[in-house]
Amino acid sequence: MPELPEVETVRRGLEPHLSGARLVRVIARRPDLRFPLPDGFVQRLTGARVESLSRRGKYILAPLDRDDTLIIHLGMTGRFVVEAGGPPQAPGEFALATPADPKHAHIVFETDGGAWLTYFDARRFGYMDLIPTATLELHPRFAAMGPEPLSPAFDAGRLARAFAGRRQGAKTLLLDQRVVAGLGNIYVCEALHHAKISPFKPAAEIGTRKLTALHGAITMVLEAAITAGGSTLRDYAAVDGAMGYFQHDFRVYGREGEPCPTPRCGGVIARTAQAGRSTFHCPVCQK
DNA sequence: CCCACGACCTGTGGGC
DNA sequence: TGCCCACAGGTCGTGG
Repeated sequence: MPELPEVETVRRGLEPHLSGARLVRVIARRPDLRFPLPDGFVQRLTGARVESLSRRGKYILAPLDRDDTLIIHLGMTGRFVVEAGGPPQAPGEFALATPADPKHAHIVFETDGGAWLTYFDARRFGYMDLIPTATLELHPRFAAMGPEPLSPAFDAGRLARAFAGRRQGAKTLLLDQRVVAGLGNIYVCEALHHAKISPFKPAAEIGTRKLTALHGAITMVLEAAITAGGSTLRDYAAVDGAMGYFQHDFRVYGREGEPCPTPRCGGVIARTAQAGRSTFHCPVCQK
């Protein structure tokens, strides 16, 4: 699943086709993704113009020229494929833009620009919803969400306040979207390694200097990953099928047993199961 | 508040 | 080759 860099890459791929476009056809091939689609999903979208395309944390936001904003979460395996020239065959009852994986092609948008955007999601952990734009920020999904990590609202002081008094491990806290929005398992492991902080270190015990390093590491890792088009492990790809290549820059994620890349460290990357998820870190240089 | 764990759902890759 | 298990980028809910 896509974390912030992958979601941002998808957003950038969709933007030229969706922003300012009108949805001339919407097809929901099943009534639900992770959750039921909202009442009247197809009708409420059909004929609407998408005003812009933005991102908040791991959500893509598409405010409409109606009262609603379409929100999209890609879950673990959600992805879009864009066919800028429309479906390859004449539209019949249902001409799927990309028939390679019809079983998991759940939602299709056709725009007045002639583009077909198909949402695929094998595991169906993703979801879409329509939320009144006026109250978007008050919606439970967004009200408690932490700052955007690449915005000025997120700085070392903000991190320090979020960590103060918390005995939870640094990794668990960083995965909490209320602390900072958009981080997931990969980039948390990477950022903690860059900042030389153990994932298990109780948050409140991390000093100011390391918190500053952590803030810098989060920013740097996310920016580099966005530049690389995200990380492609299995399902993820940009909307034109392009692979991300940041996975080649992983220092710890998926590198169990390999030497720690920190100069003169000599440690070996360990993998630890933490609440059902894999944590990768160097026990020598991450304290 | 913290943590562990199961659930959601399906596919894939590794080991035997 | 085939089968089974572990594991996968994310939440969400429950129970101790």
